Amino acid sequence: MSAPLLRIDLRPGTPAYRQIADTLRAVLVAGSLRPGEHLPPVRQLALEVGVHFNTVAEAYRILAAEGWLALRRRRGALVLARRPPEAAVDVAETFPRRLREVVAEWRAAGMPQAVIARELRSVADGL
Amino acid sequence: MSAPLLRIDLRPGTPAYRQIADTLRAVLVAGSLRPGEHLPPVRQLALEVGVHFNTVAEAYRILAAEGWLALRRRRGALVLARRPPEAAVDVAETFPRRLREVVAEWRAAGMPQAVIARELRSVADGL
DNA sequence: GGTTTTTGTATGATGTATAAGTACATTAAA
DNA sequence: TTTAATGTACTTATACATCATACAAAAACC
Repeated sequence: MSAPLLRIDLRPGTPAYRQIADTLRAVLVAGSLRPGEHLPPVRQLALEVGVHFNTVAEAYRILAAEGWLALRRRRGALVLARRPPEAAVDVAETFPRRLREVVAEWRAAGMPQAVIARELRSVADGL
Repeated sequence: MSAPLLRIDLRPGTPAYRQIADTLRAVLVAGSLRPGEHLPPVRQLALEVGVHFNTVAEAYRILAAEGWLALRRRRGALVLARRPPEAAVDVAETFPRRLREVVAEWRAAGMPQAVIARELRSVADGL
């Protein structure tokens, strides 16, 4: 039993397959999984997360479509060396607004501003 | 025709009612809409956004449930003075991870790290 | 005071998305 | 050559999102 490099706990309100993809993408962006490594088989990860393996497969397909993974039968999900695409214009446009929406959600939920600010700066410094 | 204080443009992949609620919440958190003011009637905003008015009504109900709005027939959506709740534990727990997921999404989409970092600090400073 | 109009609400229909069940295809390993 | 491990394809059940329509309340108007 490997350490849970992939800790994925589902919250309600967002489709499981997307939450799984989001979590894995964060791991890939962080570089914790390097090109040449493999993700666990869909059935294994599905068991850990507690969903049907098709749900994990859907998440894998999202990441494969983004260029993170190569999926091949019997060989599993291979992490690729991915070159980030040119930023699409619409992404760049909506990015500030979306960030503010996310932060607003946390403020509305009662997260102290100081905590939010600290976390934002922490992530910024990590870049 | 008032200036579009409420610019809401929908992107695919997230339910419209939630996007509308998210956008409005950000406006409310920012304080651009003060207690005592009114949101536009559901039918009017629905026309601007391009959805059915029930979809807007659903967004209003979300915000009303969070304590932002008082909805009363014929009187529209009144903005309330809202005291933020105590931060729920689970929110505080998942917040850092979710922030990183969101940032990872933007990095994966090709947003330059410098741009992301600048925006993060900008929001942090605004708190 | 009665009527009209403007608002939010409730209910039901319909299409889409999500997740699971099951069978299949491929290929590495034995 | 067989077997087992893996992703894929197809189907079905259910939940969700959106809209259409009818309703209810209350303000505005005469």
